[in-house]
Formats: sequence, C-alpha cells, structure tokens
Amino acid sequence: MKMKGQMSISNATIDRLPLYFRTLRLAQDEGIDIISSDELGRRLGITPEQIRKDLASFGQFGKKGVGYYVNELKRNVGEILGLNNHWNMAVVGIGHLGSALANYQNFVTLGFRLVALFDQDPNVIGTTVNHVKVEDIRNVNRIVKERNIHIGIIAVPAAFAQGVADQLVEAGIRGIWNFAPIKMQVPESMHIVNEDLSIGLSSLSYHITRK
Amino acid sequence: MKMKGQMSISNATIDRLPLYFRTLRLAQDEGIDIISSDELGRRLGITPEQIRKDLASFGQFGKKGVGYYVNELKRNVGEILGLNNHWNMAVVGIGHLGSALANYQNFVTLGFRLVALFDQDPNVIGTTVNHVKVEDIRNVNRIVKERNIHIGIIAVPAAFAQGVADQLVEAGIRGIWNFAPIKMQVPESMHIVNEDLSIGLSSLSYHITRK
DNA sequence: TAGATTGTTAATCGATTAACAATC
DNA sequence: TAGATTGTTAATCGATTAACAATC
Repeated sequence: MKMKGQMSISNATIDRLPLYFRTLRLAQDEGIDIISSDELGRRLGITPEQIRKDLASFGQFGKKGVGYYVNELKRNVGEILGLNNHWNMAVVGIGHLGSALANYQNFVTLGFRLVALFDQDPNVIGTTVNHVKVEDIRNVNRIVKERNIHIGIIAVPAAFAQGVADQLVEAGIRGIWNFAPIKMQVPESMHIVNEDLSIGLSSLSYHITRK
Repeated sequence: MKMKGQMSISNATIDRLPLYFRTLRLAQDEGIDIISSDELGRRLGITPEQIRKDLASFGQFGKKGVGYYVNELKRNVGEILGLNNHWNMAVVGIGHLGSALANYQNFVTLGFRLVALFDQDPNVIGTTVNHVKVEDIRNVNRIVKERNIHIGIIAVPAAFAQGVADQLVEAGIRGIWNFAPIKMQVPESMHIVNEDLSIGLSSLSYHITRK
C-alpha cells in the first residue's frame, strides 16, 4: 500500500483505521454501498474532517460529491493495516487471559490465525484450547520456525515476560503483543504493542473520581 | 487531590500515571527510598522532562536537588488516580474474556474489588468464578444498588453491549469499561473507556507489514 | 446545472521538548 | 559550597480543525 511521499503517519491515525474497518464491515453487512465521511464520523464519534484526513494520507479513496464505496474502502483500509497478510500468531502463557485470547473470535474475523500455544506448566502442556495443542515453551524456537509464526502474544506473569520476549525475538518473531504489565527490552527493529489492562481501568478510576 | 487552577489534564498524562504508579511500587519492593525523574524515565522509556511535567500538573511532589520520595509519590499518584476509593466492579458476560477478567489479579493489587458477575445463560448463572457467584443479568438493577457497584465491565458480544450499557446506566453505575468492539451511546455524564483489543493487534499488523 | 462531498492547504490548538532559575 | 535535580516558562513540534477549491 502506497504512502504519500516520506511523510510518516501518526499513531493516532493508525489506531483509528481499525475503527473505520470495523464500521465499514458493519455497513457492508447492512447492504450499504456508499458512505460519506459524515456518516462514518457520526457512527464513530469522530469528525468527518479527521476521517478524510486520515484516509487521504494513504491515497484518494473517495469520489468527490459522492462519498466512499464501502467495499472498496474496506479493502483498502484492510490492505493498509496488513490484514490480508493472514498473520500466524502464538499465545504464550495459557492461564485465564491466555486462554481467553486463544478463544477470541474477533481475531479470526480480522484474518489472524492462531497456530500455536505455549506454556511451561506440565499440567497445561498437552491440553487443547480452541483446537490448538499447548506446547512446551522449551520448544518455542523450533515451533516458531516450523509454523512460520509472525506474532507472539505474551500473557505470562510480569516476572517471566522479558524471558519469553527474548526467546520469541531469538526465534525470529516479527512482532509482540504484550499483556504483561512491564516495559520490556527488545531490539530496535522489533515491534511491540503493550496492552496493559490496568491503564484503561485506572484512567476510568481517575475520571469517575472527579465526577 | 488538588489540580493546579482550572487547567485540564491531558489524557496522555493520565494514561502515563498508572505506569508511574507501577514503577514506583516496584521501586518500593526493591527498597528504594528516593527516585529521580531520570531513573523513572529510564525504567519506562519516557523522558524525565515529560515525567516532571506530568507530575507537576498535580502538585509539587519532589525535592529539588534530591528527587522524589518513593512512598510519598506512590501515595500521591494513587490518590490522583482515585485508587484509594476501592471501587466495586461487576463483570457482565462470563464467557472466556469475562472469566479471565474476573480472575485478573492485577486489579486486586490496584485496589479494585470484584463484587458481582452477570450472565444471561442459564448454564452459566449460578456457577462460581473466582469465588463470586454468577447472577442473572435480569437482576442487575437490584444487585448494582445492593452491592454499591461503581464500575461495570462489559464483556458480552457486540450485539448485546448497548443493551447491557443501558441497563448499567439505568442502575446508576459510575463508569463503564467496555471490551465489546462497538461505539456505545451513553449519557454525557457517564464515563466510558473502550478497550477494543483488535486495535492494538491491527496496529501491530500495520507496523510489521512495513518492516 | 445545483447540490454534495472529497482532498488539501492554512490556521489553530495542544502536547512534548528544551532551557534554566530555584533550591536542596 | 558545589553538584544535583526539581518545577516552570518558552520554544518546538505534531495533530486537529476550519476553510474551500475541485469535481462528481
């Protein structure tokens, strides 16, 4: 997907793209063929100018005086997000959260594929979660290569997260999605998204404290 | 907790406070008495200027030439975030994700209390998750009042989320933490934090697509 | 054509970074 | 005192909003 010039895209923009994608899919389900930035904005609580600006940083996807063709725009946004790559994912740490992530159906809808699960507990290794067998974490290097795993999801306790990240990086993973509440050290080239659940909850606490 | 003047605090700042809190607790565990913005920044990958600015918007917590007293700063940041309020929480939707959230130990560490679980499935109602019994969603209004529930966690499928939000608002909840991938309509006064897991994952996909 | 709506440029707003006086 | 480090003001940077020409 082409970007305009060298200009780099803000994270704020990138984080809105999945919202556009989701809303476009819903519109598609409703049988809507054409949608305006106004209507998209109304559905998402985002200003239409913002949406046009976001989309325009990747290309000209709309028709002046008309709007955006839903199918076409959805395809383009999906392509921008790399969802057509059908990334292979592995979950490390099959506790409560890890199991829930392994079962999360929305990932499938987005084209992500769950191809491996890892744990260190002998009582968990060998069990099956969402039709995938839990492997011994000691085999992570071999299995990441064998199954061509691109994304590692870390759902282990904070104390073990850095060790797991090191092993995943060593095995040649492309990106890490980290649920452990810890700032990890990874090589510059490695992409890592931290999903620290206590941030959202604390932010909520902050706001309701002041109401 | 006093704020300086009328100046409102940016969400970016508020979202960093839980990181400071976490790091301060770790420092406390290590027996560190005093910490500088430099050291805090090093541990979190945030510039020391940013940290000083964030903290300074709430008061003068440090000592020039010395640094910040860990215990004192942690107490202050906790107070700012409202963590000493010991909010009562309920999870609605006891599927894979809801169960995982009900079992999430980090919330307890932050002072949040899980006091109720709700579902609509007769096979789930009456079961126990993390020592809390699952109630029939039809009793949500009464139980929210009886148990003085402040925060509702929505972990139901997208199609049911708006309905659940309406019921929670009606019952007098203070804030909603929403895991359903949908933009919900709630009254202006209601605080809502959306934790759409597919955003983080899509963002990761975007970045590794370009490496 | 007239009305609608995009894409883009300019203006504004807000957040981060830099600099440094205050002071422990 | 000298060195260290905060708190705050000013400068920069980046993101959002406004405005409007292009055009379907």
